[in-house]
Amino acid sequence: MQRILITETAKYVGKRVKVAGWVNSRRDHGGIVFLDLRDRSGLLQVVATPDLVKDVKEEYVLEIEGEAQQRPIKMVNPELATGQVELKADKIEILAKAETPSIDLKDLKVSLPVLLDYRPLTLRNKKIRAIFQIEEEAISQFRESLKNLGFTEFQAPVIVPTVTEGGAELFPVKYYEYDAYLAQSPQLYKQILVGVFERVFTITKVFRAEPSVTTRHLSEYLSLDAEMGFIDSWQDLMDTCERVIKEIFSDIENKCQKELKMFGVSIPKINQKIPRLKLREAQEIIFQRTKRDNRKENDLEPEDEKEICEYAKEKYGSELIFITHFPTKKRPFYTFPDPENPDYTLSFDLLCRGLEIVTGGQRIHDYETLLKNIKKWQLKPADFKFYLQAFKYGMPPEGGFAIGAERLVKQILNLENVREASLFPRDTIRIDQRLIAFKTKRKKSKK
RNA sequence: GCGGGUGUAGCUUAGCCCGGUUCAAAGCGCCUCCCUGUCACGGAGGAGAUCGUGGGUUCAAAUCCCAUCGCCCGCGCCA
Repeated sequence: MQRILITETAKYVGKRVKVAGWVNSRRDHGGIVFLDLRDRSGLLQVVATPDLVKDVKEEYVLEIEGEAQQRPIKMVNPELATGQVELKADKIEILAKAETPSIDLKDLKVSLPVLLDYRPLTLRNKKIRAIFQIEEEAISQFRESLKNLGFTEFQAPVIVPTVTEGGAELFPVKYYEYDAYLAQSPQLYKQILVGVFERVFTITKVFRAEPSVTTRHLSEYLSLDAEMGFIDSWQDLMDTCERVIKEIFSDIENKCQKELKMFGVSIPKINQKIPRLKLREAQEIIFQRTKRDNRKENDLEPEDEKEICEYAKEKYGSELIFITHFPTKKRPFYTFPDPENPDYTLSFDLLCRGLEIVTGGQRIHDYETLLKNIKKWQLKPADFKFYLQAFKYGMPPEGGFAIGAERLVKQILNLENVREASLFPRDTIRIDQRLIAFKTKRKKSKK
């Protein structure tokens, strides 16, 4: 007999079917026992006699045969997608036993460390699963949107040589007899590929060895990167980014109502167009509103990001806002300076509900200028010789952006911590388990 | 790295401020029994905690003090 999915049961009323899955819950009434069986499609109530399910406990994996039945009207459960039907079991095979979970999976109320310590188990919880269904949807729509715009997907290398774009800390890797690093960004490769495919994107893990212990940092995160050539203006980049973000949002809104509802949230609002403000303008507004004077700072503080998002919401009805023209010295060497004032760059961040979720900008495509900048940033041209070939042999005006996937999901679902939006988050103290459990902590080197 | 907070049964927490009838309580989970219509079923009973660790103050410490470790949050750095 062929197994059917739980959600298909309704189509088989009056017929014998076979389903399989995990025991989500057991309600024992003495003479009759109810099991909620869970498979990838949903939950189904199974009715069984006590002898059939004698030893069965939560999370046991079962294969159940029986008759799919219409529930009597009074016993319909409107909360359940399959609430109209139930399965009258007559044969149950235990495919796997399960130990009693140390936490309550049905009503998951645990602290973040416990949630992550038991990740293989807690991921089975309905609400936790919903986070990753949303994430999958976002990734898949990112891909679709860009493909529709003529972008080519590529796979970025993760092991990179000594070259860095500066800024973020790198994880070193022992590479045969040499030192190498885990990529902090596919930046240089996506630019090289603009010289090949004009428009490219990649969905790739990146690694940051920042000692950041915050609710918005991960040591390994998923970067949704896009880069495009032959732009007329850097505004094209924001337009593309805005379009992709809007399509991701509306896709999730269309397909994930159930998941959004579990978190009591709705998709971030955008009123027609995402407002665009220069960093200095944003700082002036923040100063006017709060008397907090960060007008000389090169970036927005977390508190400023929240404040300017408040402003965007009040003034433009938008929960997103582009901040543009970051100071040249704050951005990487390849960032295109504003011809009107080279102290600032044609770069942008996209903030959503108080957090930066995208960063992007136009890049310098002229070989000589790029070379000059590498020296100016006190980097070694020799380290960038490989990358520079792309420009030496002709590169159109270009630029791009990168979305932090976990941050995007965090902001959509109003999660408290970005770690919740990562299946297996890595941070300063955790790779799957708390690192201290391995007792292999390196001694701090004396300086 | 800096600052703040926190650590009590498997999980979530109360008790800590004003030490002593709480040397420990509750909900969930667990075990036993009862229950044929529940859907996070219900009912009765039970097991389970050297109150993170070490030291100190005191007649007396979960409670006060010091140290130490873990964890969380904020900042820094960064995306």
